[in-house]
Amino acid sequence: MAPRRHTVVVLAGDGVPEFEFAVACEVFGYDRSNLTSGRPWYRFLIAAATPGARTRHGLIIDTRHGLDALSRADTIVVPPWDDAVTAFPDDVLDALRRAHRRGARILSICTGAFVLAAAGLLDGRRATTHWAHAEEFARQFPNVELDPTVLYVDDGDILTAAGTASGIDLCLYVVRLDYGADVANAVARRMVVPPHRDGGQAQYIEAPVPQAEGDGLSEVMQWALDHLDEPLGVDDLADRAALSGRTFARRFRQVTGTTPHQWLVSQRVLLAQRLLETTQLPVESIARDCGFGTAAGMRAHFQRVVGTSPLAYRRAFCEHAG
DNA sequence: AAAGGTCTCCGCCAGC
DNA sequence: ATGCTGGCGGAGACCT
Repeated sequence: MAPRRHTVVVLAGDGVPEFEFAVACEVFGYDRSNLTSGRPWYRFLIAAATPGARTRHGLIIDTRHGLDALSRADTIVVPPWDDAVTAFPDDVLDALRRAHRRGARILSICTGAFVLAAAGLLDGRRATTHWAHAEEFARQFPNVELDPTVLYVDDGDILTAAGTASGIDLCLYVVRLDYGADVANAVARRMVVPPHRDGGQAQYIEAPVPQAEGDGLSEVMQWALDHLDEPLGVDDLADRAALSGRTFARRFRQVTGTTPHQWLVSQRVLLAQRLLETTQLPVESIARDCGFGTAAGMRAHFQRVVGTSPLAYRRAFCEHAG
């Protein structure tokens, strides 16, 4: 008998914003079993909190699942509710509480955290929400340890994402937990998510509040991506950014959540993955092209990040990509 | 494959 | 005081 599939339910309230809703559909609902070496992908359901619910801009949510679907969910995704709603229906809050008590994992995106908090699920826990609503959230739910500065918070069975797009980071992070880093990286690449947010570290990236950008970091990062085959030291990058090594490293961590060297290594591994997928070059020359000193060095990093050896990765990829 | 040499990272602190 | 900067040193990661 095949193992029971992990069921993800996204809960759509009346007036749910399309984007956050779509993020869950794209990451969990799009069958990626071609990337998982035979493991089945999630079973994905859309549950309407009320019959005849519509999205914020009027799309009709045509689903046969209602709140009862939450009782069969392994993971529940809660996108924002209608902006105008301040009190959420009791049956919704009850269903969430029951599901959580039963052991379901619960995710919220953006102001979906308000629904979880209203259900009491976040009391005494760490959580985040959209920065623009952080003050209001803290006022309404003083018992929640709110951290509006990160992209998302993993508090075990409850995970909360900050603004709109950080829902992508959170959902990919969950895929990484469930299927491993190689699958999550592959999904991210399929979704053409920019490489600057280094998967496993995104939780520690400080969320971009208004006008936080502007230093030359992204230029230096792009330059580094274009010169990965050269031996790059952290000082080289700092010089290029016209910053001291210390300040460069500090800014780098604020923006990317990792250190310059770790980021370089993970970008080199990503490039190696692409070259393994799209060329027949031997591992030795891929190692050179990616800026690893030796093939042995590349194998070590590759193994650590992806979980398999370069050749095994190429073999698995070719099998599943046909 | 191991060990020594080098690089990286981060807390600390003083300076602006 | 407050907040950012950048030099230093030790611990440890990394490379050869």
